[in-house]
Amino acid sequence: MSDYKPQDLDKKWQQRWASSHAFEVEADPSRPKFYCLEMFAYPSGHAHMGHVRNYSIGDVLARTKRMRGYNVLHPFGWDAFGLPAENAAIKNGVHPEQSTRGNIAHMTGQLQRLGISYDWHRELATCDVEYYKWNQWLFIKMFERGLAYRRKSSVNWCPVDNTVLANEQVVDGRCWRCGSVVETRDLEQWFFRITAYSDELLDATSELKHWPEQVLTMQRNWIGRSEGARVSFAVEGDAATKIDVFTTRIDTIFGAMFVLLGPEHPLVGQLAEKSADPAGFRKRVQTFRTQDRAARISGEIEKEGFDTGFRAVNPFTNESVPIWVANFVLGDYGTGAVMAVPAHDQRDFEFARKFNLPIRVVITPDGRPKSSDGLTEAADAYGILVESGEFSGLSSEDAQKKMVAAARARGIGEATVQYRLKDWGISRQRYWGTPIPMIYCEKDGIVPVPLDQLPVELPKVIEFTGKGESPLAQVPEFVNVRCPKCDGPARRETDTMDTFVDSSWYFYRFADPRNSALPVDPAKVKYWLPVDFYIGGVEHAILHLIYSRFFARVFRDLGLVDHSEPFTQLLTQGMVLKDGAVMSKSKGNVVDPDAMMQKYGADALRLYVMFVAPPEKEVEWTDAGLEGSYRFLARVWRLVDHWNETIAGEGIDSPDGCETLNAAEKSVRRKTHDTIRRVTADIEQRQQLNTAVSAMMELVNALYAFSESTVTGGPSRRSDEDVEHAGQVERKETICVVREAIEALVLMLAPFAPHIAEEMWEMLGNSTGLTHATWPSFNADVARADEVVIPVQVNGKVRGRVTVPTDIADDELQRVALADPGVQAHTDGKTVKKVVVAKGRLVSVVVQ
RNA sequence: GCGGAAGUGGCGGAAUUGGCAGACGCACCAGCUUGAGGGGCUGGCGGUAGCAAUACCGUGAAGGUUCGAGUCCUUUCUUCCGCACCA
Repeated sequence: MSDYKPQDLDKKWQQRWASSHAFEVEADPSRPKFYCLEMFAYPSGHAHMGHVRNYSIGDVLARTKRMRGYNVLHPFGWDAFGLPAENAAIKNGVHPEQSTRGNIAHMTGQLQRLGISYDWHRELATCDVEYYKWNQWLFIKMFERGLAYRRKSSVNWCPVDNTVLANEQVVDGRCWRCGSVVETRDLEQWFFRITAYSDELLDATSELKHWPEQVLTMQRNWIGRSEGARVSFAVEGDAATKIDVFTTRIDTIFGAMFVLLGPEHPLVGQLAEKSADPAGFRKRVQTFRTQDRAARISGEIEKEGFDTGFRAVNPFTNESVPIWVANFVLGDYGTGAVMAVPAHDQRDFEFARKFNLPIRVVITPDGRPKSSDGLTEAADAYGILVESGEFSGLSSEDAQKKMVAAARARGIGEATVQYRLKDWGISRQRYWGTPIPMIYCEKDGIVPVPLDQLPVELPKVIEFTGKGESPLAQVPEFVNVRCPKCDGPARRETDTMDTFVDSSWYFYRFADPRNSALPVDPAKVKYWLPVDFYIGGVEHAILHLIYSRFFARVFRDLGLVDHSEPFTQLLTQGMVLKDGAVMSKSKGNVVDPDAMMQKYGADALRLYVMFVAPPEKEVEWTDAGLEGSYRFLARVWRLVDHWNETIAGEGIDSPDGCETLNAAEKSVRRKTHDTIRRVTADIEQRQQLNTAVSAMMELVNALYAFSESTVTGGPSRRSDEDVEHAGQVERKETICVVREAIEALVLMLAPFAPHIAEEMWEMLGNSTGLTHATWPSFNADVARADEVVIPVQVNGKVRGRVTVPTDIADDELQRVALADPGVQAHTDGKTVKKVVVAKGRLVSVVVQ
């Protein structure tokens, strides 16, 4: 009799796995592969319960697939560049490299203590020069193909610190460090032309059969394809200047009573200069631009605007309409300008009412003109055009076609498709990222660093002030270079790349992490990729995943991979909450995984996070539930320990050979095989890991009941006397059945609670370890019950129950059901109208 | 405002295709074990009535389809999440 000491087992088996390199794999075309990937981690310092959940889910899948005979790639790495390390450096003077490496070391220890089955020899960190060198290589390849380009773009600017701020560093329009009001500033920045793939990224979403539908919806909405028309409004008194607007509702254009410019629109600056009060004009525009972007478009802040004093001409009505600047129009979305149709667009309606602008109804349901007096909201439904000149009387659909054609004929517009998706700005005025490998030469202009001169390494020595221009610009030996073309004096690009670049292709690098000639060897990628199962937080459902899908296409076009979609199946896992809020240091509600593991062991923690809810649901953390999982494991331990001597060793047949099982033994076998069926399907088909665990709990409960009733001194007895007599079994068949059940249980438990499972597996006399042991096989004949109790309904109410053989024929079942006394009592004297048999399981008797 | 998801016991959740609602676990209660405590084992645990067998009610609310609805349809309320008022 030995006690369950999880901490000892954790240590013992983690050491064995490490020393035997149990989870290291190589490509092997003779075996089916399974690439299981959890989103790599940002090394913030400490693993939290969200990590535990994410990696536990992945480990269950990886370990199960391994036992099912797959060659499983299960790697891990670190998304190591980023702002927090740099902020920490500014605050306490520790170099980002040093703090990042320290954090990685600490978190690696935590993950190893969890016993996740990673192939650690493939570990990578994006701050390794061997990794980010390939970011630079890819950047240059993209530059050569016109997929990377430079243009002006605005950033948040702190006028006191003279530095660029991330959105996160702008709080309520102010710098989070010094509190000064944030301005916008235009800088030359690098962009990736993701919009070149807009249609492809959109269309391919329908082929992602194993992605959650809501993620696909979010991706589609993010790409935001909309079909409509571009129409030009000429600025009055300046025929050369046109304001292009995009509209999906050209049928409402006779109701376009004014034009709205976004504060970022290029024309705004020109109008300001020509206006009576340029300074005042600019100031108002600036106010709009510093408003929070999300708030501007989400309606959280008041709609504001002002009349520029200039006017434009509605090209369909030839009316003169005022030009306003409005905060809810985004100058960098679409054409940056909107034709305002207050009668048929709610935002325009509210704006018109607020500023007393005219409203004209041009669409009605019945084609009868209607006054705008007394309107309380915009009517955006399709209908019949009124007061629209020659187009009056047409339906919205017909009018759109005819109006687009008319605009085209007159050269004032055309049908066009617009996307919400914008090119991806990757320049960051930061230190802790991949240097952009570009050189600016006075003579030759923009020159990429020659590929054979990569990597452009981050200089180590640097001072972190959080002020001024890009930190790299302050390192002369980095900045000042010779032009690769003319060898003349030149200047290096001092911005670094967005860290989303790093995370957009790391899953390829895992297939070939030490390649020094290419980002990856196409042959190795061909074997391992695409990722079969990708697991991560739903917060990455848009950006990370769309960037990765973009990079997959770039890799494809570079000939590195032969697929377009990098992730076959996606699971977005829910958050772990505590007291109804996301765990965070500032809220003081962090639950430390290490403390939990110290108390209950890694297995109980893993099992609990799997059991508490389905993976995609968010969960509320409770300590009590964890204790329940620990109790379950201890209960399994006692069960195995109890039976161990009786069932261990050679010479015990499979119960398949036994034809004399009694009812209790049969029932245990049935439960065993039913559990195998449920657990296998729950893991592989549904990823409903919580019900897989509860199925195993049921099996354990059944085995306890069986043990207590058949064996002298069941597993619950702890007295010395009981122990002496423990395990005395009358029947050989009992031993066969129990051995089968316990072996299956231990094998199925292994993905969830690998340490205890390994130990028990060894206790049962297996010397090879269960990492690559074979998953228990399911026997449908055994799982099927001999008899089944069927409820019999009369007019929808259960009026009796009959016990019948499972293989009973439908007509026989009907006969038995009608003969049941309970049913008889209710059908007596009435005519049976209908008897329903469904799925060989259920009968419904319908009486008149 | 738009989009998505979800409402089931005291709690987390289960119910594979429209077929016995509440599996499994937590909490709680009782019994046994123990000097006590802890631990363990067994049993109970949606509501109402009943000693009980059992009956009726019950999946946010109201309708509907069906022999039969947690599940499908319509309307509605609430909560959570995401956002991009997208012209």
